[in-house]
Amino acid sequence: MVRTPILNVATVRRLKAFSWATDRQVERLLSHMRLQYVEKRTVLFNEGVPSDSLYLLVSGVAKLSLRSPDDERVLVSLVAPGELFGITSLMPGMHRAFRSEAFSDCWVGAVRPEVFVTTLLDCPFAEFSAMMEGTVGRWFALLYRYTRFQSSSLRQKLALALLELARKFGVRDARGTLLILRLTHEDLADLVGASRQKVTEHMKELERQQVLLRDRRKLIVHPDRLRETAGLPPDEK
Amino acid sequence: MVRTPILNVATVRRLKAFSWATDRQVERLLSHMRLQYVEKRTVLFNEGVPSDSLYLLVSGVAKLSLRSPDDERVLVSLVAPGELFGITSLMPGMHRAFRSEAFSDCWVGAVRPEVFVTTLLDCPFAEFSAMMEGTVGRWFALLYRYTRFQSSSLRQKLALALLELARKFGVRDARGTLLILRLTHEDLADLVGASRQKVTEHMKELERQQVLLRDRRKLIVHPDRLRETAGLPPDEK
DNA sequence: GCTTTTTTGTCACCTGGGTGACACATAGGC
DNA sequence: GCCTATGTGTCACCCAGGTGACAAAAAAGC
Repeated sequence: MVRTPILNVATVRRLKAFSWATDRQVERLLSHMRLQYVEKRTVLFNEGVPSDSLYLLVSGVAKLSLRSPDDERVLVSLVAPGELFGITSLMPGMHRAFRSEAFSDCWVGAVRPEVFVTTLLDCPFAEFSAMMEGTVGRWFALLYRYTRFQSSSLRQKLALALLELARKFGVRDARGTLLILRLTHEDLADLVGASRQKVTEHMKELERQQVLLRDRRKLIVHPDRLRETAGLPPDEK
Repeated sequence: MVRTPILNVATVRRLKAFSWATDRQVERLLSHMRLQYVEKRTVLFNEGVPSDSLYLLVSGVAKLSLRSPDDERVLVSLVAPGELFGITSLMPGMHRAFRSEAFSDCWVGAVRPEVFVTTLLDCPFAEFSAMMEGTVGRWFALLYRYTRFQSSSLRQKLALALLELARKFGVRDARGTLLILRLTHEDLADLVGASRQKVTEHMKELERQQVLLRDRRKLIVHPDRLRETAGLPPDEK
């Protein structure tokens, strides 16, 4: 049997968590936190599920990962004691971006994000949450793309980059989604970290496969087919 | 000469910026925003400089980029009208992570982050800022690592990953920084998106170059030398 | 201690994507 | 419209890193 750790203000301070909060705030927060033991290799949450808890790693090591198109696991990050994780729960209606599992036996504390925010910040959760989405939400999308890049071929990276551009700069059009930007192959190459020549080759190929087409220097893309070539599930959002 | 755009509540709504804020909040915010014209290719801010402004892209396209070890530019993202950027300014004492420049001629609005937060959220900036750092700060470090990965060799990626691990799991030791974790080469391979075999080869090589050493299954790393092999400037922080 | 499993080290071989070079197409500038 | 600069398309060649295979070494069971 495993000894349950004591989670009090002193412990939290030693973990260097919530260093900006006052003792009284930390105490209030702790009173709402449920401590749980997670055995090595156990999954705490999976990517894609609704995120309704925020976690503090008390001891052990946790792991964030992602399933790649070819069904391998990309290890995104290892979480150290004292770190908060599962912060998609701070943004409204957001689903988990990564899977979290115990890398070693862990003790984790879970709180509801509303409690976390209102206790430590004294401001309505809905407002804070909207603010987070409006500011760091974009950053998150970037992180998502970059972690996907990790295990992708150039073709898949291009598709991912074009999807992001379509979301930001796309307008509906009879033939698909028109990107209101004039992009050179060199720009795309810089965006996916590849050479201009190979981008040209793949873009030609994507045109041939009718994933996209060009009208003068504007691109018209077909998001569904892009998702497919990127190895993403058909339209998650 | 270029026609100055009108920046009022209606414009902001059309841009879909600050959709969570009330008209009166948006008005207050706008009264503190200075609008500026940025000509194509002009640098708005450079990576590494202190970040004291938050920007709203009103029209045009902006670009975020990064200089890689071998002195090339990695295009991190293109910013669309209506997006906020330069959000490192929301975290205390943080420096710019990316360079921002105009991809096409742009109009941008700049506000001080304190004004932004206090106007839209009605909570002290220092508290909000500390909260951001404690929650999304880690995410940011991840994004930083992944964008660096883009143009790095496997050796450099390993060095970057080990630096992150050293920051999280390292304790000082006579011989360097001891990572209190037992990591297999396979774990490292998953972390940098490489094959186990190549990781073994590079780890051997790093040991030979005295960048790190192994004591049983624990790693002892030398952060300065890791920074060097990663192609980072000597100790930024 | 001995056995089984996991990890490390090192091959030989293959391939996706980088590089340089150059012809052709397009788009601004005026 | 012509000229120049900037993009695009397509080579041939090279290399970092992936793959599979297998032996040696460490750890973990028991």
